[in-house]
Amino acid sequence: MAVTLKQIADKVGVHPSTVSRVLTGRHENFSVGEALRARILDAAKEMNYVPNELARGLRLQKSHTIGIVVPDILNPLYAGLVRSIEKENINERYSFLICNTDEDQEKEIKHIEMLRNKRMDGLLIVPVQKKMDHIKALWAENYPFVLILRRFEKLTTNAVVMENAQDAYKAVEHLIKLGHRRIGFVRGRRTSYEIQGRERGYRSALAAYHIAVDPRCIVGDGCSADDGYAAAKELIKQSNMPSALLVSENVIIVGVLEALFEAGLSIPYDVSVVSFADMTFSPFFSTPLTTISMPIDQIGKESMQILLKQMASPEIHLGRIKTLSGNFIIRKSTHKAFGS
Amino acid sequence: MAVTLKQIADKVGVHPSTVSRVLTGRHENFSVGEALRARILDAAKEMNYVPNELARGLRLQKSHTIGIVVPDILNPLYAGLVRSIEKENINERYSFLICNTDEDQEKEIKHIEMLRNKRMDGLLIVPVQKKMDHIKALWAENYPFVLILRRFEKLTTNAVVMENAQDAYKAVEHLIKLGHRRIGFVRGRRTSYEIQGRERGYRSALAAYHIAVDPRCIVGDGCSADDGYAAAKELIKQSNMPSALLVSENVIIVGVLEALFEAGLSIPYDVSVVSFADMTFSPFFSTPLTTISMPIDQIGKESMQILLKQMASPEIHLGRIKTLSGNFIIRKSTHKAFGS
DNA sequence: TTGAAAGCGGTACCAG
DNA sequence: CTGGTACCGCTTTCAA
Repeated sequence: MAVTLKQIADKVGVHPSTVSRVLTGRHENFSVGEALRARILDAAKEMNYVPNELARGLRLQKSHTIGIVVPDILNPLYAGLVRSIEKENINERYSFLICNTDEDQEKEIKHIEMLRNKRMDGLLIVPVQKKMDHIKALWAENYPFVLILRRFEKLTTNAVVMENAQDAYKAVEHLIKLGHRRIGFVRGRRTSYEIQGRERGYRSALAAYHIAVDPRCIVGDGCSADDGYAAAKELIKQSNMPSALLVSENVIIVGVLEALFEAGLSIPYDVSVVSFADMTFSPFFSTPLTTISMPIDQIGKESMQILLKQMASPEIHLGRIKTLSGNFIIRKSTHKAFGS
Repeated sequence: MAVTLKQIADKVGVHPSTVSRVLTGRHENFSVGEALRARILDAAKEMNYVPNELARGLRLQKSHTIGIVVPDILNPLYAGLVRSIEKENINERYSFLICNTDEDQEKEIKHIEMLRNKRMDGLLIVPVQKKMDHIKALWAENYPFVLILRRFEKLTTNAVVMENAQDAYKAVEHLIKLGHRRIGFVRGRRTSYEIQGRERGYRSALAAYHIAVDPRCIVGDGCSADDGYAAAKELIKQSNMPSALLVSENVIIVGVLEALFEAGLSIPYDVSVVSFADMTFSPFFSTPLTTISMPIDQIGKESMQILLKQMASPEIHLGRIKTLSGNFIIRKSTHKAFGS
């Protein structure tokens, strides 16, 4: 169906290799005579030539495509990440094949397998982090990749992550300084790197201010709005419900707000709320949310830069780990505790 | 670097074609002896064979990849669309290469060119709609594609679109029945299909109730939050500002709300607002928004189904145009007009 | 400056 | 049931 080099060659009356030389333009105007060059260019345009990247890729051993594996592109955090990665794609040399895992380990494994089959030149992965063999395999085979937001402690792969413990510490400290003593932690998926860091920060802030950790204050294990809803419900029904909440992830905040609203609790007067959240709309909520916001653009930029460097020399493990800090933004959802 | 069929063949001591037969598993257990079959499978696993889809693709003339072109994956409307498309990808036969146009016609043209170079098996496109030659070209060459949300009146390509005029009509009628007479229309990009339809609906609803259209009530031409902000500002500074607003697109509503908020106008008491919007968070806004919501899942599903059908027989133009209706959801941002 | 030929990694058809 | 071969479309090295 599609026009090939050979067809152009036949039409112009030259050998396919000559056409190739002209069309790839690698050797500029040197290797092929000017007149012939023009004739070939004309013929290609006239015949609507569409170069076959599959064939080029096979020959050159590169697909000019980068695979991106994220939990869910519907989450603005990951959508933003993808866009910022794209911005670092100088000269539009690469395109991006995007996969969603929904935090399902088996999906991730399948997707990465597929991305390898399709010979992605590099991989950008927010890993599910339940298994790591498939990541280790990439590592062992010098397959260029960068982990984003989550990394494996035991593996010095390229990674761009957040100062999760520190970020959470700051948020909890803010609440403590407002006089809160009983502070709830609405946890996301326990197995994931960010959440573990944030829980550490939560605990160490309490410890620093000599507040005992009540295990009943730590609820939840999931990253959907529904999980947040259920977790908040659990806190609400407790006899001495926390006067302040740290919500550990983006999307679950929606469920938390819903539960609080349903229970007739007002923010911040009945309960103060701080959330790890990155939503354009945070300022428009009935109570604008105090949040720890992530430098998404920078995360994407760093990840892509490291990946490009790694792809340039796959045999040398960069082992580059970049750690970034969140930005604590005080809005209206936190308030002094009563009686303090 | 990577293991090839031939290497497996050498190791097992058979011909590559035999290995191919086993590994593709197309002919099931027939064509190759059970013992040999097992030995090949073992060897492949042991050697960590990763089939080369570039080579397969070249040979089979298909990439097993579908190109998706959307304005902006950060817009939850398009992110949702992508996820719903994915859901229709039965057996995970395809992966998706996603491109953002930012409503830039040249970017779209470049992206589609690249998608053709990479030999996408099919294309799903939300077109920018300033030029159509490149779309016509796809059409002329029987390249399978489906347009989503926007179509060209003059081209009977496959498309899944909304009943924009009718949807807008309903919204405006709702406002009129609440007693509003001066109703503003915050328009998105004038050139795009949805917006044109929605403007038609706006105008015909006013006409049906014998209300003259004041051109000063129609503002804006762009799809960003900033555009919405500017457009709303323009309305606000008018001497007799509309008592109700129809906002024609998803993201601009954010700017509109900001402008109203800044001007100290309360919704719905100072001004009623209806928006075309699809955001998980609409219910959480300080005033939950009355919206026309789109059946995103169905749009994605239909688009993908039509595309799959079209890919099955590229030479026959399906010319299938599916039109869906929005869902009018009354929340709290609309109120009776004063003095009515 | 241009042509010829080999090969990237697979698949499929035709023999045997 | 297995082997041999040609070819998918393009790039590149070597000759001429």
